[in-house]
Amino acid sequence: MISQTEENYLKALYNLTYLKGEASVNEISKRLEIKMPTVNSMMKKLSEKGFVHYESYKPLKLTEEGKKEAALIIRKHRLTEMYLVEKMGFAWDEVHQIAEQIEHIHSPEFFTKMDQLLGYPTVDPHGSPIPDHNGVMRSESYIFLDTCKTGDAVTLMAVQPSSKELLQYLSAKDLELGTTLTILSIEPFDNSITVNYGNRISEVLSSKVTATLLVRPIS
Amino acid sequence: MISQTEENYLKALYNLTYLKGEASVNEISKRLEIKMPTVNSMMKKLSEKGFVHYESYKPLKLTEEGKKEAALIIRKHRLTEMYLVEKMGFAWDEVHQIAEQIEHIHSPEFFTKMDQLLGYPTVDPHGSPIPDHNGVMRSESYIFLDTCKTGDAVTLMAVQPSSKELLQYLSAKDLELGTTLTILSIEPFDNSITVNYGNRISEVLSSKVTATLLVRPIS
DNA sequence: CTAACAAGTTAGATTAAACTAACAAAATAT
DNA sequence: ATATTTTGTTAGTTTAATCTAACTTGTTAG
Ligand SMILES: [Mn+2]
Ligand SMILES: [Mn+2]
Ligand SMILES: [Mn+2]
Ligand SMILES: [Mn+2]
Repeated sequence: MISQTEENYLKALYNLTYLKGEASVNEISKRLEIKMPTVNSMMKKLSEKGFVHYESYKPLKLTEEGKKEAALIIRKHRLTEMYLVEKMGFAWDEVHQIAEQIEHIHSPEFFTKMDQLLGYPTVDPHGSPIPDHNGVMRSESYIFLDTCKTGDAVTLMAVQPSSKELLQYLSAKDLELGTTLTILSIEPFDNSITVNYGNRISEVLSSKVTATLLVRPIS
Repeated sequence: MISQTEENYLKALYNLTYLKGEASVNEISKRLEIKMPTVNSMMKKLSEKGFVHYESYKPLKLTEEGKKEAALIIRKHRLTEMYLVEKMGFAWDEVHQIAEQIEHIHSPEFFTKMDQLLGYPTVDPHGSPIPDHNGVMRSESYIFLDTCKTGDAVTLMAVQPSSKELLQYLSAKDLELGTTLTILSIEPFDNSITVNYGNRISEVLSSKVTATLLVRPIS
């Protein structure tokens, strides 16, 4: 049996290792706001259980089993977020904290039902992919808006990372997933960009914002 | 802050004291399948926190605050069961275990939303009343089917206690809440009764079953 | 290259929630 | 009225999950 606490560590490690393939005790400690010695012992425990490759002073990695476990928890998290938005009418900035709790519910039937009712969605309300029931996550090929050039036309596909404040900011600006933006200019001094979308003729987005927006160029 | 574990003790105590007003360490121990010394220390802790009146060797009672806390957890449990049946399509015998977990979610918005979407229901799928948001539970005036006489016509209002097996048995016999039954005869030997309802001309219900069915006589 | 700093580890303490063993009180049966 | 059984309590142990303090290893800046 795997505890709620252990699940949160696995998920943190999965998310931290998603890009580089490895993470440090220190990073998990900061992410979960738990002191390093506690993280250290938990990593040893998860290593005993076969979920983590642990060696003193070496970076941490998930085992294949650990990756699958973590992905299945993330699946429950993202299905829940989607359900809360699509079926219960919550806004995209209200669902993360609730999903953080519901992801730990033990009931395959409950999540299977959600999946069905939603029509087997592949992304959550923030555009992040939902792993399948085997824990396999489709990899995205989107690019960050701050890597685009003047004149590019792109579609907003995902927001990452998606803090509550950022999501509220985007809503206030009528920026939602699927919105098509055209880059009118890029300010070299601070890398802020001016864009055009919907009936917004000229909106300025700071680099702090554009660094979180994943887009697909219009082919 | 009140832990998930403490919530389960409060709920058990609430349900056990619902009729008599008091309960014993032994009863909670059996109900939760937790040994008596553990229950004993927990009762002292809950007494420290102001939820339980504890005195050595005396029966246990909830304080007013304890009653309210417990009723609010039961509210979350029953709202959840109703939501699972009405909005997600679960059967009435599939929802208790899921609700047993979801009742511990901390999110007023989540349960308020459920309540709204359900149209402010007053009973759960098994006919038990849902406490209001102040923890006040409407008291029922139903009677058990095994107290009725030959010739009585009654409407099935609730099933209590509602084990999974009993609920499945009732479904198989097409007995659901709202069904109107007429008592054709009562067998004095074992108190089984023969009833008529819907297009079932003559069904026999054992006293084990009739002792769980709460009904309202047709006026 | 070494001194200083950052990151990782070990050791030991704390709290919550469970247990068993042993004893005490209350209830029940003879 | 006493003996037996059931119920309740106390004491002490265990495991999970956290912490702080102190020490070790690794990294980085002069
Ligand atoms: Mn989320
Ligand atoms: Mn979580
Ligand atoms: Mn229930
Ligand atoms: Mn519960």
